[in-house]
Formats: sequence, structure tokens, C-alpha cells
Amino acid sequence: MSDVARVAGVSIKSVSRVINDELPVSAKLREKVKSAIATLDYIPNPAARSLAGTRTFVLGILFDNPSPHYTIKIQKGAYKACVETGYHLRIDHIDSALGKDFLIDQLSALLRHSRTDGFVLTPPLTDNRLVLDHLDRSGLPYIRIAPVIDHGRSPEVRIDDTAAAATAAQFLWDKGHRRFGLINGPAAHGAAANRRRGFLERIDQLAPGATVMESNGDFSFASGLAAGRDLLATAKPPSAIFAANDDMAAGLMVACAERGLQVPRAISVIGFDDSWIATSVWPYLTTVHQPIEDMAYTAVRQLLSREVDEPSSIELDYHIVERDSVLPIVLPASSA
Amino acid sequence: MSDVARVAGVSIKSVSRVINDELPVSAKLREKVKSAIATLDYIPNPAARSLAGTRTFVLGILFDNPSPHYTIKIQKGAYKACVETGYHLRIDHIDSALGKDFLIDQLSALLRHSRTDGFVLTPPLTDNRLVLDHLDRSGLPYIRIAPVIDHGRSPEVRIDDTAAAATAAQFLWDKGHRRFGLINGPAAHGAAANRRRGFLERIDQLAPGATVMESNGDFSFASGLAAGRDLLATAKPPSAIFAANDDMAAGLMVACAERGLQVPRAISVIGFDDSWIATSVWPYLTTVHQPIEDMAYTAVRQLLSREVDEPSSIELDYHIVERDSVLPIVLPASSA
DNA sequence: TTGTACGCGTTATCAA
DNA sequence: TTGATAACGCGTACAA
Repeated sequence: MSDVARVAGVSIKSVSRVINDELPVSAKLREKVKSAIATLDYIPNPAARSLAGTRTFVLGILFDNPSPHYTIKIQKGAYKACVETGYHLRIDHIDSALGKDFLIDQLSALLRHSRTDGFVLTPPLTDNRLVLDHLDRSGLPYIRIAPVIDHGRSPEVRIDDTAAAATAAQFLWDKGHRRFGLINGPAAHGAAANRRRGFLERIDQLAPGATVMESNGDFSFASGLAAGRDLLATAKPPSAIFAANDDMAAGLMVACAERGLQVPRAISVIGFDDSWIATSVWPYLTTVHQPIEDMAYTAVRQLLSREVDEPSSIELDYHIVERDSVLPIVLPASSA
Repeated sequence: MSDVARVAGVSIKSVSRVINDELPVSAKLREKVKSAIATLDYIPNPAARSLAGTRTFVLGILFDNPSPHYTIKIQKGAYKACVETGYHLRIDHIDSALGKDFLIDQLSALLRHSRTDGFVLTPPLTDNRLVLDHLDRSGLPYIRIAPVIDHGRSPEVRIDDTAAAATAAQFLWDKGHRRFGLINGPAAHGAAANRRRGFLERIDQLAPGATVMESNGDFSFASGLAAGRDLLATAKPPSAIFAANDDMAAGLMVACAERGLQVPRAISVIGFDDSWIATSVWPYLTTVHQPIEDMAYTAVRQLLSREVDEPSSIELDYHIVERDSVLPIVLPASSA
């Protein structure tokens, strides 16, 4: 940095000002410094910056055993935002299944050791009050991705899971389907409850009093297979089933195959997420696309934008990706 | 740190010595310092350490678009090793598909910006001489996971892909199979070539002159589906097929279903990797387990163990995970 | 609007 | 085997 100052013919502090976009700097001086930085190919030393200053230039993301597909997309989005802003990304995994006490221990250790400027929380950590309380007490800024509880408690980035599931219901309805099945996600996962609600409410609007056959899973392939077998083991199975995520939809498709029900000719399937597995099954899965990568990107940018006072809530768009697992059916005359 | 020195009644430099395991320290002094550290719950400041010293306490892992499953396992293993050693993990993604010049640009930027103490290279970057040359010139230590070319050029951690594929061949043979199919990975991926060689050589040993039907894929589900259709579109299809990874095996299983060939009753399938998708298909996939997580763990530990002079090569074990996609067949009398 | 002096917490160098 | 002191490269506080 002193080299830059010499080349630019200014003080070392002015260089610092330019780098940090501090205010009282004339345009002329800024230009001089910038060109000196360019010619010297100067890169600030983050260690020195964080030692002298208050920032660490490190951001943390907290995961709690989500699917690899989800994790990777989150990381990609967050990474992109970090590169753009000169930040580094630290990735930490917490296991909430190990019990409350242990969870607290993990969190404390993490907060003590990882000098970060903030955290990004992913589901289902986003809805874990133990974690939120701990974070609040630490005073570190954080942002939540797709939270369901305690809106307004912290900045957040999300999609409207309820509306998205309603769109899936509408989509199936518009294709002529009238007998529906629904495979739910785990109770602990707030978004799963919203997806259920959105789907059921829309069906009820379209055909008041209609019944939707439900079965519960835990977002895993195996649970989708089991739930599918469950749903299909009736005299008059649904003509279309909505699974609350793609992994369960994949399991469901296997259950269909076992019963000799061809997807989509005999039965239609729609998933949620648009994850890797959506194109690792046959036929390719029609599903609700969630902009996971973009959510993470947005979360990081938001977290870094010099903290606003009131917690922001950014809502991103979803859309249905129409592949090959849903087919329109001709309405029998009796349908209503 | 000065607090620790005061409490322990020693100089600040002695504390530093204990923390860094430097040599001339008496046992007594070491104990005093350690207990002081414990009572004060002291944690060294990495920023100060890297500013004053030569280490950055950051390790980088380089990825080039592998599957999410693979990436996640690598990260988990590496993360564990980093936590144990007090290091931080930086994850970087390079895209080698964008052309040589661009690749070099990405690499240069990465090396200049990311102050790291070393890098872990994952396939197919491990076998990219452009990358290796660049890294060698930078002088930064690095270790390769599962390299195929230029052994001895750098430390490495790997499994014996050739032997592992031979084991798969032997496994199928022992189950009574005599007509084999083989779905290869992409040409650019060195390990894929080794798997092919191992499989073919073993079959040739067991039944000299036997022919194995081959088809080529690129490690993707879609390519496995296409290769499977290819292999199955003959008068006398194989009774058992080895796919060079699990994603292609999943595609192959769909191709089987299309033909009305039940797995494993009509046709047996064995994969490679034991990835997430192995239990996201039905029946669950019998596959060769690769200790990916452990390889990454070992790589980081090895990289951090104060650099040895001659490049080490650590070989880990593989084994077949027997699930439900391979069935023994009764030998027809005519088989040989 | 710009510059000066100091200190952040640690390691390196050298002396004891 | 131990200790004193000077860096490391930058931001903060304050003065100009």
C-alpha cells in the first residue's frame, strides 16, 4: 500500500480511503490512486485489514444436513456474491439431530472460533429458535434463507412456498386432473407445511370439499417411495400427485412403476425444487423451480450491504418447469 | 496472548512457541502456558498470525464441475480435517470447459487473490497439465485426489481404480454372469480409462477372448440412459452391465425398464462411487464404494503435515457395497 | 479534503 | 532454553 501511495504521490491514508470508499475524497485523488493500484497490480492484505479494522472479510454459511443438490446450489450462489465483493466464504455444518445441548455446544464453538462478519442460515436452521436466540445474543448480523417462523426478526430471502404450491395445484387442475395425491415433507421443515397449505387451499377453492389423499415423508427418496406405495394402494388412486420435493417425487415414480402405472400416461407427478434429481429420473420430472442459487446470492449481497436497520424481506420468483411427468387427461363426463 | 503470558508468568514469545509447537520449550513451561490458555479460554487471532508469520491458515479446494454428491463428500472430509487442525477451508470452482485461456485467467486470479497455504485438486483438474504447471510455477504446495497422469509430480491420494473395476468384474463373474456390458466414462477423465482397463483385463483373464459390449457415456444420467438403450438394442443383450459411475448406472436402469427388463431379475447392474443416487433408484444400486470423504480428509492432513520432500502417494481401500441390483444367474449348460 | 501517529496481535530476529 | 524488540500492512483517531 505504501508503494501505491508513493506512485500516486499521496498519503497512505488516502489510498486506504479510496479502497474503502470512504467519503471525503476528491475525484482527482481517487483517479490517481486507482491508476496506481492498477499499474502496481496491488491487492490489499485481508489479514492486515482485519487486524487493524473491525471487519474480517469472511462470511459464514450454516448448513444442517440438507441434500447435496441444495447445498451445492446455495454454495454456488453465495460464492459468486462473495467473489464480487471481495469476501471469503466459510462453510459450516451443524447437526441439529444430535440434541439441543450438543447443538448449543457446536454453535458456541463455531461463533467463538470463526471470526466472521455475518452468517447465512439455511433451512431447517432458519426456523430453529435455539439457533436464532444464540445468534441474536452474539450480536453478529445474519440473514435467513426461506424462513417460516418469526418473520421480521432478521433479514430474509425467500419464495412464497404457499403460492408456489398453489400454482402446482392449479397447473394440475388446468391439465384436467381431479383426483389428487399429496406427499408432504417433514413436520420440522416449515416450508413443507406451507407447501401443503398452498396446495390444499387451492384445490379447495377450485373444487370445494374435494378430498386430497395425503401421505407423509421426510424429503428423502425412501420416504417418497413408501408414501407412494401408500397412496397407490387404494381402489381408486389419484391421477396426479404433488410431492413436496423432488427426491420424494423420484421415490414416488418408482412406486408407480412397481404398480405398473406408467408416468405420465397413467399417473402424473409433479415435484418441487427443480434439483439435480429432476433430470436423473425418467421421464424427466415436471417440478416447481426454486431459485436456490439466486436466493443465496441475494442473501449474501443483502447481508453485506451496510446493514439496514429494519430487517428486510426479499421475495424471489418461482416457476413451473414443464418436463415430461405431467400429462393432461380427458375429463370423464362425471367429473365436477 | 499477552494475558496468557501474564497469567502463566512467562514471556509472550514463549506462549507463541507453545502454540506453534516450536522446539526449544521445556515441559514445565509448556504446561504452565497450556493451563493459562485453558483458564483464559484463549483463541489465537488468525489475522494477526498470518500478518506476522508466513502461514495464512487457509486451505483451498479446487473443483471443476463434478457432481454435487462428489463435491459434498469431498467437502465434508476436507472440512473435518481442517477443523481438527485449526485451518479454514476455501472452496473454489473453476470451469475448464471455458477454454484454455480463460482457465489460465481464472487460475491466476485465484492464486493472486486467495492467500492460501496450499491447494487440494479434485478430478478432472488433477489431470490437467495446464493447471499443474501453473501451480508448480506458483510454488504453492498442493495435493491431488485420484490423479492418473504424472505420478510422482506431487503428493496424491487415490484408490486403485483399475483393481476396483477388476473386482467388479470378478464379482459379476462369481455370480455366474458370462455376457457383460460396459458403460464408460468420459475420455478426459483418467479414472474412467482405468476402470475400463481393469474391467476388460479381468474378464479377459477369466474368459480369454470373451467380448464385452461397450458403450460410452460422460458420467451423466442422460448419457447412461443413451448408452443403456444402445447396449440393450441387440438380439442378445448382456446379463450384467458395469457402469463406470452411479449416475450412468441410474440411467441404465431406466433403459432396462423401458425394454421391460427387470433389474435385477432380467439384468444385473453394478455402478461405481456409491454416491447419493445409489439409494435414490429402485432397486438400490450395488456399486463399488469409493472412500471419497476419507480421501479428502487424508489429502488435507497430508498436505498440512509439514511438507515432506518426496511426493507421497497414499492409496485407500475400496469395496463393493452389495445392494439389490445384482442377482446370481444359473449357468446355462452351454456357457464357458 | 488530506495527512500523521499509533496500535491491532502475532511471529521473526537476535541477544541473553 | 528463554526473553526483548522490531516488524507485518492496514484502519482509527485526530490534527491540519
